[in-house]
Amino acid sequence: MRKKLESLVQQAVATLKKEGVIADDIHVNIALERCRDPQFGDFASNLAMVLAKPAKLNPRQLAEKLVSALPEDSAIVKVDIAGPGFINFFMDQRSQFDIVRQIHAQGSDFGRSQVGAGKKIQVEFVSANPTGPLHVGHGRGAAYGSVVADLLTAVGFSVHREYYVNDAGRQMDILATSIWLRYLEECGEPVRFPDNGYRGDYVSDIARDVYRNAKDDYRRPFDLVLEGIPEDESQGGDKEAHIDGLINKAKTLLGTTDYRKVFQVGLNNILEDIKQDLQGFGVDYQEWFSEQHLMDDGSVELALKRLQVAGHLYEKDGATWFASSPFGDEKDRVVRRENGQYTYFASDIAYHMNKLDRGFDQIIDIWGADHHGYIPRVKAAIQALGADADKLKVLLVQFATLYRGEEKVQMSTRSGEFVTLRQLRDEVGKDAARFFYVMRRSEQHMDFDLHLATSKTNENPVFYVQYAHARVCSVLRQLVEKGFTRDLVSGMDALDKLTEEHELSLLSTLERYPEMLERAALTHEPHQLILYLRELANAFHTYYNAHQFLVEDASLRNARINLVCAVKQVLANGLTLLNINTPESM
RNA sequence: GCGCUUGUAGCUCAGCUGGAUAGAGCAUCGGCCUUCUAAGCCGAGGGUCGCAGGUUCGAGUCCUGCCAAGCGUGCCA
Repeated sequence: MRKKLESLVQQAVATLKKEGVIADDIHVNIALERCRDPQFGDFASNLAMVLAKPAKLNPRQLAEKLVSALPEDSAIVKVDIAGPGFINFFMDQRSQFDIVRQIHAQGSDFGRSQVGAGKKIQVEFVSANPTGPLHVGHGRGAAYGSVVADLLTAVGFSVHREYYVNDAGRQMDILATSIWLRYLEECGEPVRFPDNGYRGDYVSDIARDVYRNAKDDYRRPFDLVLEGIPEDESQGGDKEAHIDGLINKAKTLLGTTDYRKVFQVGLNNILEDIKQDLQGFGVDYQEWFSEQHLMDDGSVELALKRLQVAGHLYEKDGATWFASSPFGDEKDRVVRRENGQYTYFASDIAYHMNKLDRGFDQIIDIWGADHHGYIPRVKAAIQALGADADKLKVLLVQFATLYRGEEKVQMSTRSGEFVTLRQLRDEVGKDAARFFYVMRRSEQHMDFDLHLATSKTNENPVFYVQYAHARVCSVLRQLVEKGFTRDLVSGMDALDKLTEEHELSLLSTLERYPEMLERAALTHEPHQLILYLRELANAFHTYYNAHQFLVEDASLRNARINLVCAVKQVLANGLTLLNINTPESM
């Protein structure tokens, strides 16, 4: 409906251009919006006001010319010029009923489109370090990222979901060392656990696993471990120097092979846990991309080589720097440290080079908002590699602050004090958790009250939408119980009996679904979908309370059943996109 | 200090490329169940859109300054 009207208006503009009223070279952006107030019709355009100045006409005069240039169409009943120059369109109400037929015909495909035209988009999200279980902070990125990916798929993009596994950094060494120390405890060594080690119970669990399999094979006297290690922070020293000393000691005392074994057990264990966790949360990936792999196959070296050849690298203070500031970064960045090790940024350059080489039309990275300062340097790298910085779109997800009622929950991965995503799922359920996370704009800081989310009795908006779906199902059950039979065809023939205000409002809400979906996808704003579903549910609940569907008049009854079935279909389509269940009863 | 983000009802948030009277949920108050599920519906109150300028037919939306909050500003990841 909207598209059709847009093309009619476009034709009117073309006519005026031909007549010389509007200059040919003016770019015309057809702006049609749905009217909030029905007195202004169904759609309104501000076109005349926008074009008034370049056309050197006053808006109302121009509006009149536009209206008279508008091709005849049976769908348009009336066109008004109002206020300072709005053009208001009143559509034929009979055409509104088509939406019910359309929804019935397209079923679960209703709302999907091909605006993406099969373009390849990569969406990388979560990518949490595999140093511990996912916590509720990651949950938001997981929910948001997966819905963004699914929305893009729904409007015709070819989407590749990817998790970047940071399995090569210092944090992983800290994890491996933490596991080894817990293992030594298990062996009976008098271990003093470092301030900076990973303290979560899962570390001890993994250590016990290691002990079960290896017995005393990796046991070394703790005195020997501590030998020559600088003091820890709580002993008046430096915690970083202390943990680095322990890592080096673990490597030398265990030897490369055994150290690697402990390391690998930790990585495999945690990564497997993360995979299962995400799967249970309704988040699936096409690819788990290993940072270590980039190191091993020489991609990091290759990436730096490419930068070097292009003249973007230089040596200073014993380190290798990438000249990112000419590309708009605040300062240049180190890619290889004085000690010869690559920085995290170096492998990230390699990773993005790899993404570019894979030929995606667009690359979307979803990061925690605390990494926003990182964007300019990655974009700089992309440009330095000879690509367009706009290929990369970084979407930021603000962390959720967790509350238990009034009390703020403090979290730190290292200290082991955090609420895991799994705990949240157990308490709230997948549906409510996903709905909550995606309900707000991603870059908006959000308060996540566990008490509120766990309360199943009220306030939880997900139930409101699911309830609408369940209610339609209930109506269909009642239909049978009352001895009626649904007659689809006669219902479709009788759609023009749907003249109640609530019915018309429901029809226009249904009609908005495809354009809403397209916008939500292209702007990467899943909350638009949530908002829409709440509106649709509200329109339905209101209708339900105002009118009986299972009336004696068979044709009216069938028409109403067809309408509420269309509502059920659209609710199901939206909820399914969000990976939220559509209960038949509640 | 500099950079990014945010500031809308008591609370949590929407507000589409600038459009007509700024919306919703929760909370508060008042109504609606012998009827297809009351996890619902209807109504009421509640606003200096952080502050001050500017741009224009028109600004919550764009620009500038200021105020406040968060984050960033490593040879950490």
